[in-house]
Amino acid sequence: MNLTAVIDFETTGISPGGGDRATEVAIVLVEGGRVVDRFQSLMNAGVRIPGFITQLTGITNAMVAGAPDAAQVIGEASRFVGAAPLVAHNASFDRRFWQAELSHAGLAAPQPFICTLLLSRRLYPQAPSHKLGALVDYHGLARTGQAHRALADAEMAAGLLGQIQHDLRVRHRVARPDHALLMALQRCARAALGTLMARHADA
DNA sequence: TGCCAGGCCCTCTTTAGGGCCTT
Repeated sequence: MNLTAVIDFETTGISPGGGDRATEVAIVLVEGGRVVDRFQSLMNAGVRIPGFITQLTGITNAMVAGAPDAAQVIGEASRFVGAAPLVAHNASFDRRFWQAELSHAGLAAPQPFICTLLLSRRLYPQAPSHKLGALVDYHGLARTGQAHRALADAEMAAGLLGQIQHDLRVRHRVARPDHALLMALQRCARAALGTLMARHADA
């Protein structure tokens, strides 16, 4: 399997269209089920962090004030990712901030996104919750670092991605769960899931 | 002044509504 970049943002809120900005980004590069490199940085977008966000993430205004400029950080992050497909938990959220921060920096965002939340809903409908931490516990995966910090969440999402690929290989006999299959799975209605995986298992 | 996301999924549905998930 080729290089995959698992990404997580910490932000000032949930809506880049409403003025929210990223405060931290982390990217974990995965190849062949193994973490081969990491990128993490706080980023200063010049906006205040609401108190409840600081309570959630531990990221303070003082921490961000001393961080590099957001445009500089997102440019470095983009170069780090290159052409690798991006993976995130609830990717619609991280994709919006990825596109918004790159747009602020005058850069393009051509990478496709794969969503571990959508994949988990397809593959593990019996899981009690599909929050990232709950899925990590459900699969008995390692919790790395402080939850709601970008690198820790990116590492946990990378672990979840590895579990998904393992289950596709072992349970569904998909020899090579590549990006194209993952993209197809996350778009796939649950009723058609078995047919799709059987087709790839036979291939 | 009041409001403030967006994509996906499920159900009491499909010309809709509400919950989940991300910060």
